[in-house]
Order: sequence, then structure tokens, then C-alpha cells
Amino acid sequence: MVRENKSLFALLGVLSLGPQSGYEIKKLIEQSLAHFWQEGYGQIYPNLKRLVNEGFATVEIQRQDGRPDRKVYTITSKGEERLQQWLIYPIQQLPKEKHEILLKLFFGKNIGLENNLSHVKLHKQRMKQTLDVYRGIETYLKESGCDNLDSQYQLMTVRYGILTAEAVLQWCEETTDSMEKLNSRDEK
Amino acid sequence: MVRENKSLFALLGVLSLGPQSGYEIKKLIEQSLAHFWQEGYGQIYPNLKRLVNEGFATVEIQRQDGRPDRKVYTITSKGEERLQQWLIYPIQQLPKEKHEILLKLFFGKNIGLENNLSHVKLHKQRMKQTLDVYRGIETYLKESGCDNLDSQYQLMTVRYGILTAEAVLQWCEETTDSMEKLNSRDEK
DNA sequence: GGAATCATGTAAGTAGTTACATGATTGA
DNA sequence: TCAATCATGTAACTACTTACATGATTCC
Repeated sequence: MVRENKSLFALLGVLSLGPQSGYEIKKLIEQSLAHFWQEGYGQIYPNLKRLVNEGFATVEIQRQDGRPDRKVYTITSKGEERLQQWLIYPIQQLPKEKHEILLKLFFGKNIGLENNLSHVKLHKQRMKQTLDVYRGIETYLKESGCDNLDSQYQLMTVRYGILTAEAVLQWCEETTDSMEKLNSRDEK
Repeated sequence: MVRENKSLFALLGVLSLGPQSGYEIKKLIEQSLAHFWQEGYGQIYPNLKRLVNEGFATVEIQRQDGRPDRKVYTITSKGEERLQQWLIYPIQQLPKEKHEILLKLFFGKNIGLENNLSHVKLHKQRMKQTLDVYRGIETYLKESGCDNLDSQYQLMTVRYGILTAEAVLQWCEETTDSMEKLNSRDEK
């Protein structure tokens, strides 16, 4: 089976929003896709080169005074077709996830309860912050872009982040309770 | 920053449950850790070798008639110490997730609504099946191991799977609704 | 007869991360 | 003066996936 390079499609997708440089693409991914996708420069620059080689994008070098040159990438119609093809193609698998906290908890018996508890507490704290960020984005998208189709789709991805983050917070509370019960049972 | 090889700790963790062969470790991971962790043979066998080289485990070759030899790995006390050290060490980051479905949805404007809708429907169907599996495991763990500490920790990891899967199903319904509203708005 | 299970492993390729290199400008 | 931002990229390394190789046994 030939593995498709998903980074390539992430880049094509971003370019479908408008011509941009590698640097701008990175920022956009960090700001808008971060909760479900991430790319480093080590992936972005070589893959942009590849997109141009294969005719899915074109480059134009822009001189700037005082600042480094920019290389602005534009999606071609061939690139748009390829993107649409991929967007329509059904997803083959549920994503494979790696959760360090669950790996540690699974083997929790090997260490004291307080140590396990502190992993959960830290996770909860981080999750709360993340949720706040998502809620901010949700509010912004609801206010600004009711009529904008792109905003509607972006809202759906943010809602995913919110609903799952809330579930994780609920799990943190439930798990804290379970651990405290285990603790009081031990003391007897 | 030195990256820690988490596969090594997953293997040490499994070995902390009892001596096992690479083949058995793979099965155990598929059965019990699958929803938050996965390892292929390409990771397992070379890493087991490494564990032995570094004194975290020992090997014993068991001859079997009619069947291939087994290499049974046993965790050493040095390995147990290393595992505990890692188990206690705080997690540095929330996991970075890559959700193909959200990546596709984010760029959903490029294709027709029905195409986006079918991604969500397929996802919902798969998620329902996954949830059923988790609920089965939950029931089993609750019945069998109330007194067993390992079961208690395993239950916490399964609960994570259940709560997040339920949230995702909720999201699927919400998203289906949103899309149908967009559709009827378009028709006007 | 054919598929699945038991059991070990390697090779080759793809993906992803981190650190390094450069250097001007802007803002606190 | 120090950090951040703008802007591009590579090299080295680590992680991960897939396919290949072997071969007996057991179950349908």
C-alpha cells in the first residue's frame, strides 16, 4: 500500500486559502489548525519544493528592502484538482493516538498513588487552559463569520476540540475521585 | 533536549506485568493498550534487544517441539527502577494529535457538502463500534477486578476512551445538523 | 485445501523532530 | 540591551510503517 503524504495536502489546503510564503503557512497552521494538525519547517520547506516540482504550485520570489526575500507559493489548477480528489476520498482509519498519561496510568501500580494523581492534576490544568483558548476562538468565529462558509467549517473543527476537551476534564474529575477512594480504602 | 524513547518504557511496563516474549507483548498491547498506544514488531524486537544490552531486562530461550523457539524477556531490578523513574517524571506536553477528518473538514469549502457529510457519517459509524468495544472491556473489568489494583488503573484508561468517544459521537451529531442547516440555507 | 496462529526478525523507506546557520529590524 | 519577529533553509537523528522472509501446526 502506498502511503499518502498528508503534509502535502495540509500545505495544498492552506494554499487554497490564498498565496503565501512558507513562513506564513507555518503561522497559519499554528494559529488555526494547531489542535488537530502541526507541521515544522523541516516538513514545510522541503514539501513546498516538492509541490512546485510536481506542478501543484508555483513560486514567485518577492524582494523586500531591509527584510529577507519572500518566496510566495500559489496553488495551480492541477493542485486544486489534486486537493479536491484527496478531500473527497474516504478516510481509511480512525487516527492512532498515543497518550503518554494513559500509558503511565496503565502501569500506575508500580508507583505511589500521589504520583499518579499529580499527573492527572497537571493534565487537568493544561486542559482547562486549552479549552479556554478554544472557547475564545469559538466566540470569535460565531461573531465574525455567520455568513462565511470557511468560518462555518472552521467552527466545526473547533467544536470538536471543545467537546473532547470537556470530556477529558470530566475524566480528570472522575479519575481524581477514583484515586481518592482507592487511597482511603488503602488506609483502612 | 534529549528525546526519551517512549517505546522502551511501554515495553518495560508490559514486562513489569510478568516475563513475556515479543510476540506475547505485541498481543497484549493490541488487546489492552490499543486505544492509547500501539507498537509494531519493527519497534518491539529491536527495542527488546536494546533493553537487554542496557541491563533493563534479561532473555531466556525456550525450546518448544513443533513450534519455533520463544525468547522470554524478564525485567531486572535496574529495569524496574528505570520504569518507576519514568512513571513518576511529569509529562512535558499535551499529546500532539493529527486528525485527518478535521483537516479535511477545515478545507471543506473546496468540495460539496455531501462529501463532507459522508466523512462525518463514516466516522460516527466507526466510533460507535469502538465505543461498544470499550464498554465491553469496562463491564469485564468492573466484574472481574474490583479488588485488583491493576484492574482499577486499567479501568481509568478505558474510562478515558469511553468519555472521549461519547464526546466525539455527540460532535458527529451536532456537525451533521450544522451541515444540513447549511444545505437548506443554500437551497433558498 | 486454505486460513489463521505461533514465533522471530530485518530492510527499506517515509515521516517527524531538533538543532544549527544567518542576519536585519522592531519594540520594550 | 535583550528578546522577539521576519524569513529561509539544511543536516542529523529518531520514530514509525510496510513489506519481506521462514515454516510448522491447528482449526474449519
